[in-house]
Amino acid sequence: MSIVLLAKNLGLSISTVSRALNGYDDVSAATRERVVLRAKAIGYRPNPSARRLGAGKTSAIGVILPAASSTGQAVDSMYSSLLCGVVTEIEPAGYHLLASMQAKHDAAREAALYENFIRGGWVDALLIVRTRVHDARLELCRAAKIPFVTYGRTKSDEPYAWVDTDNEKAFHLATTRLLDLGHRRIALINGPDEYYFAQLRRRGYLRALASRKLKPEPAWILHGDLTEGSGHELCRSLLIRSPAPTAFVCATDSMAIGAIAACREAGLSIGSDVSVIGYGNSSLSAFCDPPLTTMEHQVFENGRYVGRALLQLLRKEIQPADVHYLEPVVLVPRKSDGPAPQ
Amino acid sequence: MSIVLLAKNLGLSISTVSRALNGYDDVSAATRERVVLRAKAIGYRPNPSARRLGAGKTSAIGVILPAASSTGQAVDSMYSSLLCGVVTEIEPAGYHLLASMQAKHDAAREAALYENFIRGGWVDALLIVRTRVHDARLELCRAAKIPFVTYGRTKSDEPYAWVDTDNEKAFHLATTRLLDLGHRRIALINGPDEYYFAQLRRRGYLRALASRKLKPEPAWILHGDLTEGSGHELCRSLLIRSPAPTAFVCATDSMAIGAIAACREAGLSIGSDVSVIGYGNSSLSAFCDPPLTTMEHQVFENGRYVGRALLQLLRKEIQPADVHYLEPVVLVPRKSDGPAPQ
DNA sequence: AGGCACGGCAAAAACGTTTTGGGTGATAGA
DNA sequence: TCTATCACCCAAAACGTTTTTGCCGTGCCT
Repeated sequence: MSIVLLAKNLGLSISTVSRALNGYDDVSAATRERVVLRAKAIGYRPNPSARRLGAGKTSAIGVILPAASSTGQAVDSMYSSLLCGVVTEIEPAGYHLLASMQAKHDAAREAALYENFIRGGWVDALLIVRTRVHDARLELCRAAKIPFVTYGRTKSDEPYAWVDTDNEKAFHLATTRLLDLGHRRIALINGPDEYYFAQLRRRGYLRALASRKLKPEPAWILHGDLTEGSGHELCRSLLIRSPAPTAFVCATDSMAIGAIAACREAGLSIGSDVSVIGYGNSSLSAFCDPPLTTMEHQVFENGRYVGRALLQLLRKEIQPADVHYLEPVVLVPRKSDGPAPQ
Repeated sequence: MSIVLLAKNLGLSISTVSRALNGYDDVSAATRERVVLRAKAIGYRPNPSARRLGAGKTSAIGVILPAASSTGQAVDSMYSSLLCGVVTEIEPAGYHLLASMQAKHDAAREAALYENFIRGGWVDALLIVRTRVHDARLELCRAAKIPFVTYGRTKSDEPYAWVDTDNEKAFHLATTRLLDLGHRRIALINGPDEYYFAQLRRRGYLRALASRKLKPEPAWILHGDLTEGSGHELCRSLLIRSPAPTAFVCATDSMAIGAIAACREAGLSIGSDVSVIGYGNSSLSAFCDPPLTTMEHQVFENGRYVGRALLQLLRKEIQPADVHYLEPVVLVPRKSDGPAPQ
């Protein structure tokens, strides 16, 4: 009974107090100031549950994070930066982040999770991450008419709001760099093919090869989860064949670390016998041995972009079709790559 | 108007429907079943906002994550595992996780953040992480009479619910291992001293030295943030002095990676000239060069423990004083340590 | 037969907001 | 003077639950 107390205290009606605090213009400036001051003085805080019920909004933005590995015991650390950026933007606007996790990808369970979030009325908007080539989650959101932004693109006929990094360009860049260094046998250690980013990266890789009239070798395009273990295993599987690749472009820095470990085990010298390029410019990449040549993208800044877009969509200041932000990726040269061996 | 529709549809009163669905025992088994079935049939979902208002509970558990570095653009990746564990437990019970972030530690701003979470009625319970030696957040929660569990201990006169890993034992273990390998000049590259875990680790380190009648060298106990960069810088500052330590115990695997980089730059061979031990057994630690000897703790499992404890506290099945779980830490020997050089 | 406990259900209050649809008095225009 | 407009404010409905209170009938005990 808090706003009624405040109203009584001020000798005003509840509705006037409510409208004063919410910035409606049908209350005089003098009254508004009086209300705001008194509210602060007696420490009034609107009850969020009541506010939600009254307004029909939750002031929460939902995100469901995919587990990094099959064990479901962790989340790709990239999302920590992304969410930091999102929170930085939405918190000042009074929004909170409602986070859930998805242990393993299972279409039915995933749909149920999102269904619950949306239909259950838990959130006003959604952030969709780790988009797949064809992603049923978009349809779910559209059907429920709930605003959403995806981090990563997908194949969709209808326009939707997305923020992404230029995966294709990035891997074109990295592959070209290796080609310029004289490499001709370049492997792509990619992420799961169901994710659109993996396809885009492969496209960049293939374009780079094609521009030099090189035929891609299908056996050198591999898919794994994004962990060190996977990078290690895939790289090893390539090294025991002959001829083996002389260069590896990896989907994450973690995979690159795994690949480097495999190369070292094979007695190869990284940066001379063999070249490895990672992706993400993780804090570790500058300190491993050798320092990792990698691709940098500004995840935190992307998160802020996502946050701003969500707010604008919620306020209907913008249409989903207007949210298309493709971040360029820059290559950070270090020591894990070098001229192709003779 | 959903429950009224369901009630009308069933020819029952709203209250009976509500009580049937919520498992009260003053409704007959037959009626309950009828209600539950019909609810599922017409796809009824209680509106969480209304439920919150009615019941005065939010069914949300709050957590405020501290930024990993001073830039505030990321969160210690350990928390990803911890929260995975928490969510695994609380989600089936109908609770959600409300996550916020704290860019930089600033007592006033932190208090305001927690104050808002609690007083604002956003959450039913709180998870407090990265505990300091004296932690004002406990008082805040106690004053507000809101249940909470800390991950990490603190100095407090009153009992409180905590889950922690045995930091003291862990660092006693690591230091003893190095002593057994013949090292006599062992440095501790610790976390910020305001965190209780850092003090406990130092205590373990000191106890190990004392048990061999060794005097600690204050200059060899350093504090930094938990990043590679910090580990690198601190280690380097020790290596340029004479005599330099022959072994380093680090507060995180990341710091250990940084320290290893510094040793390599100094021309030292890791595992023979110098030994480095990390903490956390991150996925990377098995793949770096050399593979990192480190200490393992089960963050995900701890998160599950935390989640269960929170649920029990909320249901008043247990008292805060009963939640005291100290997880043992095991050492994972790899190749980054070895016998002390002559 | 009367009293009592109790199982099963319903009516209504409570939760604390937001939003809707006026209403009042002052000012301006005819 | 009368009417229209406007700035400002209010009463009441709405939001969809949970919880409290009480009622009614049934069966048991005395």
